[in-house]
Amino acid sequence: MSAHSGEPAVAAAETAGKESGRAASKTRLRLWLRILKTSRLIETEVREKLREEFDSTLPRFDVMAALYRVETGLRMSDLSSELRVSNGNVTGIVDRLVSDGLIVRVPVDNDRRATIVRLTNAGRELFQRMAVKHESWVDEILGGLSTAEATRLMATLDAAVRPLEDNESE
Amino acid sequence: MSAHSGEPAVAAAETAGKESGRAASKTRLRLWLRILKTSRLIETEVREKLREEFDSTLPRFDVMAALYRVETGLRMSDLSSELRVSNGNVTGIVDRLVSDGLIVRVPVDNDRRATIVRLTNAGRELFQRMAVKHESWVDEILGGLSTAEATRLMATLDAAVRPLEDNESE
DNA sequence: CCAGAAATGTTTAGGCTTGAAATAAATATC
DNA sequence: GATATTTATTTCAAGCCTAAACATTTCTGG
Repeated sequence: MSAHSGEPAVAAAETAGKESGRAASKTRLRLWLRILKTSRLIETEVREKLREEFDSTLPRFDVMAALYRVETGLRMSDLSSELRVSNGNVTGIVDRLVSDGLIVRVPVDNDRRATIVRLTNAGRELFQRMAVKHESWVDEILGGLSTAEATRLMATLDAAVRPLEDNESE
Repeated sequence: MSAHSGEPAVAAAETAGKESGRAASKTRLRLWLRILKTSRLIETEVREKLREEFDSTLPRFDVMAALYRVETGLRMSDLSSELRVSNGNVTGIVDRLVSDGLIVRVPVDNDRRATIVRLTNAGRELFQRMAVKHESWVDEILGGLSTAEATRLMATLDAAVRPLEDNESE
């Protein structure tokens, strides 16, 4: 996605209520495009660094980050719901991390359907190094923002989509 | 990506200058995660609607949006630089849109290497309908924000990554 | 106990995405 | 004019991603 939009949308008149109307709608559309652009910009940067410096990817990093936080490991389903990606997706990423020796699958005692996934020592050690770099990349990219600005931005973003987050855990 | 982070980062002492230091770094990292989360949330929503209501995808929508803005069409390379995706990526998306009759490839007179891609009437008509819906989805998702808030948010996001945007066109 | 429902993971088909290699055409250099 | 470089696009290999279909296993209510 990048910059779409196209035509007016709700041509009909709007009363007033909170804040509807064509102008507001257009502004929100522009905001969304800006959010997306910003996100992609940073994401591309991080992805590239991850590839260059660690020959790794963002999804791999995300899986490792989730596992890093829970030393005892996570079930596949916990992993996919925490990362908010599909089950089958996690299967593939985990397969590759396993074959790289960074994580292991271990069976669950009471439930023969389930599997727990855990970082190996090598995985834990690698992730630590990646996390340090990751933080410094982001710090550099967003370095133009003061802590106050960053905090305010977070709060507003939070408010922007709170209604959508009922189905979330964190 | 979802929620990583991991460890302190720059353990070394920081002087003062503008605003560095561990706390600031952590705050920026959290901001990045928030931006990403917000973006993914909206993106997932839009993607799902696009699929349900038009049996289409975001990349297809993006290509059509870019072409909608330029009636005379765009060359493949313009398209990929405008959307900021790789050349080969555009080739695939365009292939599918062509086989759906929504766009056409036409040769360029002076340059037999190049191709221009243009919306067909069917494509133009479909995109108009999609754009109307798209705007209304976004309006609904971000409806909790006033125009003033949205405008302020845009400005801050803009400032946040301006240093990164030297290599951009728009 | 046992049949149906629910939960856990994997597989599959289709599409998106990238970086790198391959083509082919245009341009610059000698 | 022949060679080398650059430009425009496609192809390829690998990985990411989803929804849907599938196989197992567990749970639930008779």
